[in-house]
Amino acid sequence: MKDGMTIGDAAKASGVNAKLIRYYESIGLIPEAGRTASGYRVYSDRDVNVLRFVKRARTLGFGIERIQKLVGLWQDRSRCSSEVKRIALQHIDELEAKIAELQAMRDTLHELADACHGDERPDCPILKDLAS
Amino acid sequence: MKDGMTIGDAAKASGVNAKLIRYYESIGLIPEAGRTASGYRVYSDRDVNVLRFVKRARTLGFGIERIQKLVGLWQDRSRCSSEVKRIALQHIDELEAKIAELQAMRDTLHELADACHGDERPDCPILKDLAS
DNA sequence: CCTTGACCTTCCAATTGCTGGAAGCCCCAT
DNA sequence: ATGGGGCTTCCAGCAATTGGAAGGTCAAGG
Repeated sequence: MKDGMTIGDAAKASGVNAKLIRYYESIGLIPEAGRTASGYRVYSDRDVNVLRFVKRARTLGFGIERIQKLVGLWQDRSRCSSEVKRIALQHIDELEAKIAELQAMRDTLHELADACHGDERPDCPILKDLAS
Repeated sequence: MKDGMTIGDAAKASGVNAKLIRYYESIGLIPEAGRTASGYRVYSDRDVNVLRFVKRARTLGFGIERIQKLVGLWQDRSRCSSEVKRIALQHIDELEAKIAELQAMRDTLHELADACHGDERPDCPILKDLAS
């Protein structure tokens, strides 16, 4: 089992669902896996490392397209770290924007919920706001 | 034009795209609009108010299903404000969870980016982390 | 040897909330 | 009557999965 796992083994080893591995292949995020004579996909330890990289990047919220670039840079020994950092900073900006958006929602809702009695009476500032 | 706008007018009046109004109708979020003899949808000021309510609720991040409940409660004069508040608090919880998740991503990335020189050299803590 | 069950394969559909396009009808003004 | 808008429907796609169905394969046990 040193080299040449099935997709199930690669899934266990990488933490990426077998179904998801096939999907990543289908969209070109990872290269097409080799096949056995009977058509089973075959994975090496190196492939598993790529899958782990992808999984970690997804955990950090990177989109597929950006992960593709990151994998490319990762495997390019002559890369500039500035290129990687640029992508990371861009992603941070997007995260900040999303966080701010969600916080604004939360803050507004929090105020409305605070003003709402939350009892059996129909009077409700939350609905009043939504209807405004 | 006091009562009986076309979908385009209702879109302008409510701020909800005509396309989106049709979509909302198709998924049952709003009731089916009346029709002219030639098949055009007809909207009243009351319909526009519902659309505005929906739009505001979307702005606060509520999902369609929950908006459906909120619209129902809004139009139910014998509602309990507690019911509305419950939905709002539930949504706040989900927002908090999402915010925390995104903040964790941002914080990790921020640390990594800080540690990254961002120059022409290939050495990169960001990639190192992703590959770990 | 054959069956059983766990794996693998492909393809198709749903999720969430829209957004766009194509084809075709309708309405009003010129 | 002709042009241009706006209206109608349906179909398809976005992101990133997840699920299911139908079928092939492999290893073990009876």
